[in-house]
Amino acid sequence: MEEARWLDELEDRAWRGYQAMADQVETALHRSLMRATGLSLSDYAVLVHLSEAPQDRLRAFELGTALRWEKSRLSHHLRRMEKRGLVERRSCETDGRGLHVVLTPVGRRAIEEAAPLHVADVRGFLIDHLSRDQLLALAEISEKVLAGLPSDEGLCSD
Amino acid sequence: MEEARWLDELEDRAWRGYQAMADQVETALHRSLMRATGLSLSDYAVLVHLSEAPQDRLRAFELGTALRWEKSRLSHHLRRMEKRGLVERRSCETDGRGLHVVLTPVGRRAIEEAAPLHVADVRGFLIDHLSRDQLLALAEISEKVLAGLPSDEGLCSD
DNA sequence: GGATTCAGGTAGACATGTCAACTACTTCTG
DNA sequence: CAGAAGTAGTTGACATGTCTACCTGAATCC
Repeated sequence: MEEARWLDELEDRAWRGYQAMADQVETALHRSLMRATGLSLSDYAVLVHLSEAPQDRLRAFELGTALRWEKSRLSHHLRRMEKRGLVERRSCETDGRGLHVVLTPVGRRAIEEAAPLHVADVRGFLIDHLSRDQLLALAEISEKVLAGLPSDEGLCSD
Repeated sequence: MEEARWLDELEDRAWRGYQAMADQVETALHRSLMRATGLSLSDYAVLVHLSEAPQDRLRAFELGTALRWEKSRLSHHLRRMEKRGLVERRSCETDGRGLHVVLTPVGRRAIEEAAPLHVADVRGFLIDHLSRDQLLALAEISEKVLAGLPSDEGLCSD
């Protein structure tokens, strides 16, 4: 850790801006969704994946992989969501260890009501402020950064 | 919430990419910093602000405003950091309600050791993957998005 | 065809963050 | 200067997330 290469002016501007944006956009989305629907962003992500899956169900580890969540986080979260009636946990016939996570009618209604609001928020807080060029730049930036990230240890896929 | 305007292909690409990047970059930074130094990103942010302040100290509400944290989050966090010896809480002479938060020598050593590593991580996970054009684009995007965000309720500055 | 190893999930202890209620001090207003 | 309103901060209950240890049921490998 001898000589650190600090950020120059442009790098610093990008980093500070990015940091503030990432933090505040997430906070704004979370609070808005939570107040309007009672769903957290985490709940929302789970419900979206289930609602797009065949027969409204996924194996827990598939869900964990898709969300990039640790398995224990997933387990805790699913237990809490089940208690609220949003999902159901069913044991899996083909694999005795396995678990099917199934969207309930309540869960489906929740996600269908929340989705338009959430998309409007995503537009209002982020997307609609950007030009087509900026959208493209943001997509390319994200893809490049993601490609360079360490391929995670400690997740469901480990 | 009648007819929702969904995201078109480019918007969706930007949004999904952004979301994944924001999530994974933060996670990577947090884990790396935590493992190497025992500091969380929150600890780090507090220490940076204090170390840059005159006389290594700030009024708690100034710190809260700068970090955009709720006052109760700040209060809890400072109590925990004080227990670890990173900061000290001292009552304020000029305002009986007030609190000075002071960086301890231990805290200063912690931030000085952590900073080079953290900057290297910021480079390695984000900045160094981007061209000058992309850095500029990211800065401009952030600034535009931040300008459009609701000016927060519920924070220390309320 | 057991013994070992691995994969899918669960559980508990703990760290962090949010919300609402509360205390104590200041400031404003008449 | 007294009462009202605002500001600074704390506290406790609770939601969420992480880490470690564990259990059970597959796979693998002689």
